[in-house]
Amino acid sequence: MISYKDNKVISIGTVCELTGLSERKIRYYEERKLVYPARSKKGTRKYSFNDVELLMKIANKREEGVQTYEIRQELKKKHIQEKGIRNELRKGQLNAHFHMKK
Amino acid sequence: MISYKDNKVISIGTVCELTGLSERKIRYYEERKLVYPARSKKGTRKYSFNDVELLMKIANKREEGVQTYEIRQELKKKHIQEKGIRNELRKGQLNAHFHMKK
DNA sequence: CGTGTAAGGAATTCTGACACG
DNA sequence: CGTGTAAGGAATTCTGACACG
Repeated sequence: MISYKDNKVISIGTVCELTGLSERKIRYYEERKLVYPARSKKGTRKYSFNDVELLMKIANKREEGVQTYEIRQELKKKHIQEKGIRNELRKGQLNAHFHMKK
Repeated sequence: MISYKDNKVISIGTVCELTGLSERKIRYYEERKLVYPARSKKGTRKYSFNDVELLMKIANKREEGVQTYEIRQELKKKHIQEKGIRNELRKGQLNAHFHMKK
């Protein structure tokens, strides 16, 4: 169920190259609870491809002048929405939907 | 066309954790031309998830007592086979096959 | 608020080599 | 042949802080 996209194996230096962000920014966005890297045994941060994509989205928002607090709120909404979808799936409601459409 | 699996972003320490192999072994398999990590600007090795999977297969072969030279020969064969498949696809022969089966 | 930077330490990675077998 | 290890250096990453605004 967990794919490569969710596997936290990329160190911060590589994330910098991939996203164009500085280490400072990436750590700051963690401080502001926008990303949640894993930690290796020795304490170094490890990111997934999903994290990298999220950071690129955050970078775009920041360029538009959106503050980290607002970005966080948007992310929360998405989180809730996803939970909702998962609950519906669990209840079989979406499946029912699909059947009705057929 | 290139997916996350082919993206070389994992440093050797993480590959060790993922595969259970020592750095020495991983570097040696490179010396024997079994794996081809990329290099970061500063010269550190970077592996893809595909590389990690390949290394796990190599580890199994080695446990069976297969020598690196033989493993290399097997990998070469696979390489050639894949090239063959790609050529067939290019020529549309496989598509023809599929149509015939229908 | 968001980001840069210098600071000092700890951990990572690299290469070439010696060792054993 | 395949792998461990000690060696020395270079690059990475971490945290807490000061700075500017």
